Amino acid sequence: MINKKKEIFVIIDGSSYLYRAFYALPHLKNNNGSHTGAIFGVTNMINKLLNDFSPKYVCAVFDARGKNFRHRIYKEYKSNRKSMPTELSEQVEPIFDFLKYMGIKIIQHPDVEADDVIASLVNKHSTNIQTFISSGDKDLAQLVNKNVSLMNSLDGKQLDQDGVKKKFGVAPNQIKDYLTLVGDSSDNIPGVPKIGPKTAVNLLDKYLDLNSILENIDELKTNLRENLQNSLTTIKLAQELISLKSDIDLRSKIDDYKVSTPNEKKLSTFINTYNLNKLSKDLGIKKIEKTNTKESKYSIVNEISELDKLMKACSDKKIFAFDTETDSTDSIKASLVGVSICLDINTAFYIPINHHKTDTQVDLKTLILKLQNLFINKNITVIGQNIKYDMNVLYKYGITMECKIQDTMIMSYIIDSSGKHDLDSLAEKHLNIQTIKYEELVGKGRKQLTLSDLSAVDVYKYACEDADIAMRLYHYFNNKLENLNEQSMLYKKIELPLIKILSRMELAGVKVDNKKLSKLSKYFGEKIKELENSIYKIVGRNFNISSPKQLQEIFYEEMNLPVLKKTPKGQPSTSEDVMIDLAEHHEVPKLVLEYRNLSKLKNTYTDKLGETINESTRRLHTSYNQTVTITGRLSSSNPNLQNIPIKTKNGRDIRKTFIPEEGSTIISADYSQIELRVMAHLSQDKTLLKSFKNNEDIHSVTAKEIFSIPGQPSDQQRRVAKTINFGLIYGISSFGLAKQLRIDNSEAKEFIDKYFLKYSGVKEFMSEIKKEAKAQGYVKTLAGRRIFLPNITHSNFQIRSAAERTAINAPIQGTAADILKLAMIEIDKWLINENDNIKMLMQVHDELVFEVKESFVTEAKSKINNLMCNCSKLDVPLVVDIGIGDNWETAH
DNA sequence: TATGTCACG
DNA sequence: GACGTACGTGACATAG
Repeated sequence: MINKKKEIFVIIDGSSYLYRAFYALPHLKNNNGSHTGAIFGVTNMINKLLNDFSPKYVCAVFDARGKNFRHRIYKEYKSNRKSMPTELSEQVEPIFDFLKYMGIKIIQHPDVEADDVIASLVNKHSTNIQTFISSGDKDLAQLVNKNVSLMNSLDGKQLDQDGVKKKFGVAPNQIKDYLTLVGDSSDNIPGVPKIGPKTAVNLLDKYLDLNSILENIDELKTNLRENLQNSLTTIKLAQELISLKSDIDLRSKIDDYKVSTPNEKKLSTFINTYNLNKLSKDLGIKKIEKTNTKESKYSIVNEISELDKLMKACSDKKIFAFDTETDSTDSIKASLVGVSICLDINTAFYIPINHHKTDTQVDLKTLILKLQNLFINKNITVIGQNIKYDMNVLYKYGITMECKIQDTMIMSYIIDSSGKHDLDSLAEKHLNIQTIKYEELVGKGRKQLTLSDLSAVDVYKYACEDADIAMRLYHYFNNKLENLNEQSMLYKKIELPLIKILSRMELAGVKVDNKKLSKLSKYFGEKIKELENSIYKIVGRNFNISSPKQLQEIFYEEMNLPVLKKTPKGQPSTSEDVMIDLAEHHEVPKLVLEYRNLSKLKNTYTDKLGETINESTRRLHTSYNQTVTITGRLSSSNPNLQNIPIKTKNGRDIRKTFIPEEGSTIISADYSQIELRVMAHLSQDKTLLKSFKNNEDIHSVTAKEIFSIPGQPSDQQRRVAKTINFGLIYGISSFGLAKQLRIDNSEAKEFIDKYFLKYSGVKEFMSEIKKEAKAQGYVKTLAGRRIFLPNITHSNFQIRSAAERTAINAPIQGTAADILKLAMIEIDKWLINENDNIKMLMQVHDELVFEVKESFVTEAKSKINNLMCNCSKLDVPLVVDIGIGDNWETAH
């Protein structure tokens, strides 16, 4: 019974709680699809605990990440345990947050286990305080004494000294010896052979402790005696492992564990995020209102005097959030409809400029002059969500942002590159605010309006909210980044400077020869028609060759070709690699391949690129997305200029339509083998380092190594080596390599084994990086970019394996991306002063494309080469191939 | 809107 | 011993 007069100290065995809640409850999910079962369980268990005991002191103890001293003593320790399933590990952080919000202190101590910390806490604090250990782990029964009880975390049953004796047959202080004799299969600790619970209890009952048993070993029956005598080393080891370390210096006073006042606001957000209705009721905390418009002060600025006041406030304040409203998602085409500004959280202004239905709005020219004036000031900072978009829009009006910038979208990406980074998602995720959605205003589909069709009164809340949210997110992320030194540098030194560079590239655009594109379209069209006719003739009827479904019927039902591969949905596949094999059986697959090849080129490129040319600039403008890939690469869209064909003759003809302006030349500069060089640097493999330092042909060297030949490898051997080298970067498997090379699985395996034998540094690197990913939950690039891999401990083999391959690939691909970005920054610093002599137009992962005045080509070539080779220092040289030409194809 | 396919690094 | 199988993108056509 609880002695009400005494103060109560409750020690929560957090690690035990996690597992118990996780396995005891069904796999619940919240609205977003995150797992919440353990969160639900643990939060309710803790809440019940607090209600039942009203303890003055509480703390929650968790195992620290990584190995502890027991693993050093015995490397098999807990080796039978699987690592924590992802479905659970993703719930750990939220549970920590909950404890913090409840005012409960969390203890994690490196190199020891939670049990040791609990033993030390009991040892230090329980002499005068009634203490309860809440856990599901029976081992902790050894800590029970007159002041300390063990409590089952699920049913609340308590074990005092008598209870322990009743349950285990031995007293608390005998538990240690009991476990030593019996062993502990769950921790993979061996016991003495033939001694089970019964024998152990009998022995301890008679001799009280293990030492006395051993001292009187001669009194025992022969079998028992021999077993004990043969197990002396095991016993010693088990004793060491089972004993709890109770003298850890926790540097704390009991007052440190005093429960502090719960943070109701945070709890409310927490309850909302994880749909914890029961907890909400139990704690008496209401779910918070989703919109914040009640307290916010949003207003329209439509008079010059007010605008002047606002502009003055902006330059006085020196930092504010800014957002443009326009009539198009294409920043190059877009016209301004209005702008919004937020100076302080909750206070924002909307300046309408082009609402057809609004009669009072300030004059466009006036606003532009004032904005020009504001943004030219290098002392102010403008915060935006995807500010590159606003930059591009304003450029058309002659406004350039000379000021400092901040971008919340990119901050979010730097902190965690996976997931969404749009304003609405960020507001919901981090601020728990449901924003007004764009589609709620303008509708969707065919009848969608543009913002200029609406009145300023209809738009201002939405617009002001965008700026307000950007401001809030900025503070939120800024706070987070303060604790992330490397990531802050990455943001400040790489991603932020890159914004303006990408903006300039997008605005510059690239010239394409539209006439030539049309000619190609026509030519491809004729070829396609011919192929169609041939196919119809052989098959005997007309059908849609572009339909995989109809093609399946023809191939596998009518022609009875063998099914070599299935799609993820279980349909027989008609993909390229399958059809290459099928082409041996029949001529139709070959024709279909040609048909597909040409349709792809026509539909995606020759027909489409011409339509995308901007009417006023007569050039093609892509958008570079800085927050899409998980590895740190850029991506390009509308149109995608990073996948312009190059591999086939027809494809190269398309590339030839990318041309320079009259009097200029295209320069293309691409890094040679950048990913393999990065792998050499990261792995420090001696052979790889040497090859690159001596500027050898890397694939030939690999061929020589794996085929053990002294001289030049054959083309075939070099091809195999090249495929292996690429495979390595992707986290090679023998199956994948076999498929790629069209060879036997066993043969592929031999190649890989041979490779790792010769390149042991690479092998080492791969296992180390996987280990690192498991230990930390993320991997890192050279510039400190983090790539989180939540699935690295997933219980499903397939999912886990995929994460392991990403763990290998991401640092390589990501580091290469870092290097490209650095090169762009260095090059931009130089070319910004060269006016119209040179423009950077495109980035294609390992290649930069420039448009250069003919008179400037020689100088530009050497400067570009220089800057790209020296922008980043690896332990191998960076090599750049530079070409010039009157189109992109010849320059490459 | 999901699926299959294919263009690039 | 068996899981199924190379990493990262964007855009198109089809089909429900």
